Amino acid sequence: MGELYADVIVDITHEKLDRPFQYRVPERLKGKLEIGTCVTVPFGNGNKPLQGYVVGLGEVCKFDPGRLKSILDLPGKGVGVEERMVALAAWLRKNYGSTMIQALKTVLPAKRSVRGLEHRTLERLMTREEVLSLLGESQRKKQVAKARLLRELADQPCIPCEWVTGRLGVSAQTVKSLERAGVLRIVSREQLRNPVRIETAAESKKELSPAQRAAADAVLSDIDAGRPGTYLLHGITGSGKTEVYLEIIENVVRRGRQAVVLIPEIALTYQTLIRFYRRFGDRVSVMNSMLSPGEKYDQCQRAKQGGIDVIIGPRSALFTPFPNIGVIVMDEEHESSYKSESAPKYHARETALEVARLHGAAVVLGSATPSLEAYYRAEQGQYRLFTLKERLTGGELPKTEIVDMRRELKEGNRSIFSRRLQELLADRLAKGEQSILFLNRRGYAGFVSCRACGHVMKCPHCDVSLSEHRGGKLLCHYCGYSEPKPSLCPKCGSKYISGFRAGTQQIEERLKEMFPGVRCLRMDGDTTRTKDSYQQILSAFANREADVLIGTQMIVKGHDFPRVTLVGVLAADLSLSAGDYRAGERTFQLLTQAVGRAGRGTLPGEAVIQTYQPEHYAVVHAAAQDYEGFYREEILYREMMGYPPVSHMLAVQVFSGSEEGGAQLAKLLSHETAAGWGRDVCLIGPAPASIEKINDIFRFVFYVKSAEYDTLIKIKDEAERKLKEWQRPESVQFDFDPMNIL
DNA sequence: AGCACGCCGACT
DNA sequence: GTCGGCGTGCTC
Repeated sequence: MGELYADVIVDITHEKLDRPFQYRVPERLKGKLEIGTCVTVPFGNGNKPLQGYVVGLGEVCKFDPGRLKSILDLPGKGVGVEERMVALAAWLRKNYGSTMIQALKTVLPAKRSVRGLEHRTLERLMTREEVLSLLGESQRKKQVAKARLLRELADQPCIPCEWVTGRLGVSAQTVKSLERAGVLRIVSREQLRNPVRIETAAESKKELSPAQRAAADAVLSDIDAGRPGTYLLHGITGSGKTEVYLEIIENVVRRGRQAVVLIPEIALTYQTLIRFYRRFGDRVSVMNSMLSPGEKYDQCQRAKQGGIDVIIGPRSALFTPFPNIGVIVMDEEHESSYKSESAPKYHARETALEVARLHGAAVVLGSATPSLEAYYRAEQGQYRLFTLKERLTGGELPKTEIVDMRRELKEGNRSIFSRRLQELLADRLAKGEQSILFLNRRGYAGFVSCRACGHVMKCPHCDVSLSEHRGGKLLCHYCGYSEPKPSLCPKCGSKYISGFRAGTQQIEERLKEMFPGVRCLRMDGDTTRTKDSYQQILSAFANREADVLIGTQMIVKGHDFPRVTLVGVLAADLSLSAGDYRAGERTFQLLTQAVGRAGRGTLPGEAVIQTYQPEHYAVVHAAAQDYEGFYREEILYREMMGYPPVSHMLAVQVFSGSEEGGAQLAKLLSHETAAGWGRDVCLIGPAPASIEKINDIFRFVFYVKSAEYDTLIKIKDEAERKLKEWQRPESVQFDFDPMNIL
């Protein structure tokens, strides 16, 4: 056997060390190492033993062999928190395809150095006078660095460490020499504060309904029996899923274990959060993107030290270093934000199952419109299904009508509002009740095209259609490129060039024409750049500062508006033709949620769904709020076409600066890896991605379908091996069971 | 981050 | 000359 070399990453907290170092693998450790293994290596001039992780193994030496050192040993194999996190990183790498470094970065908490710099301070141990005399002395000796520090120290008794090394430009050794001299002391304060503090009385526990009780008891007794499983809680909004979560978590915590509560990225529903605080006090903590890295680190420390029992957060909350998780709750399980968009492109549902396996924990999935994946697994008996049918919070489901827009047009109504919707809007305005208009604009931008020759205005860098904005400007939503709207078609010179369908702006304008004086609020990706403005619009609407709220996807999630009695879906089928196998599912979910926004209070609600495809099953079943019916038809389609969850799909994306290079690699890679598997594996493509070019980087994609997930993993492994062998300049990303067609 | 190396002014 | 402070760059 030849020499074996290992790439080891010793520390990801410092940018300069955040890369692999190669070490020789000693004979006695051969066979014991794999990617992800924790090792101790000699590092630096003093050969200081450091802990590191193996991120790659190979037989080629990429470094001066004379200076290569050997791995010392494997540190004591424990079942500590760290080991489990590294095992999880290895699992992510294997199942979703990424480098080990990327996987470690997603799993390991925020940088340690952040804490070191933020929380470490220098404390003066002498009087101001003593320091000043020392300052004079060092100035006399031309010790510039020391003098700078002493002057600062004279002014204030405490200085944060980052100030010293950053702004003051004083190196660590100068600080150390002063520390030795007894001038100052380095204090690292561990103040692990809970970022959220809400003083509220403990919530009185509500009595669970029989259905809720049954679900909670089943989960708890399985946990107690040492055979925790996966559970799908299917219940419409207001059916009390949160109560079930709370009950399970409370019991898990009482048994000395911890709980992770996953919520979709956008909907940090404040009401839900408050209920958790009321129940668990400051033993609960939130993890969200608004937290600074330092605060995130604090959370992790608190979790490790047993300072918190429950964490609530988006998919990354899965990586909270808890010692012994008892249950993982995933609310709104169908949400697409549970899928990571950067490598490793993991799905929180599958990852939650793996985390649960490592801890021996249960997983509770909850949704009003479960993903096809989850419901399919439940049907297969892999998950246990509980259905909550009653709406406990009161309020009837809204009365829903489907309006065929083709007929409207035929009968002479060329407006974007059907006559029925106009009628109901007028009625609500007269009664002083609120309405929501929902534009299902996913995958559609207000593009500009020529009606004479069909030319579409596109971004020269990104190959997406430019969308029209107020003031006659055309804007690229990917790179921000903008140009003035032409009055003549640049291709054929025709003057019939114009924007196509309506965006939220146009809807607002039409609405104001139709109902002069109507107060409306608009919410979409453009008006709500920041989280703050999002909240502002929502609370303005909740305070009845407007009669009508117009918006895209964002408005259908979370948030209760008790005074809304009318929901209008303007074009239900815009998302149906997104050309993506999840279009039906997504449309059904959006429509169901949108319709469910009406009649949440005491007043009964109505909903109008306008569509050009009134017979489409996603539309029909959403109007009837019939999940089962939708599932039956959708799963048939997936089965027929070999799409997930019945089968599995791997998307391989190739990014390249050159069009030929990218195309060539995509072709080569797909043929070398996906061909020759026979009937079990189906290759689609390669082809330019639906967005061919972003920021002058060409994108190609091919899809591989197989009933066996493991087969796709093998194909990915093979692709990774080939890529390593070929040493190509292009970069490649893998996406398993993609949420969007790329 | 820690450590060595090399430069530069001060002092016996 | 040597000593000690201080910035710079490297760590397989």
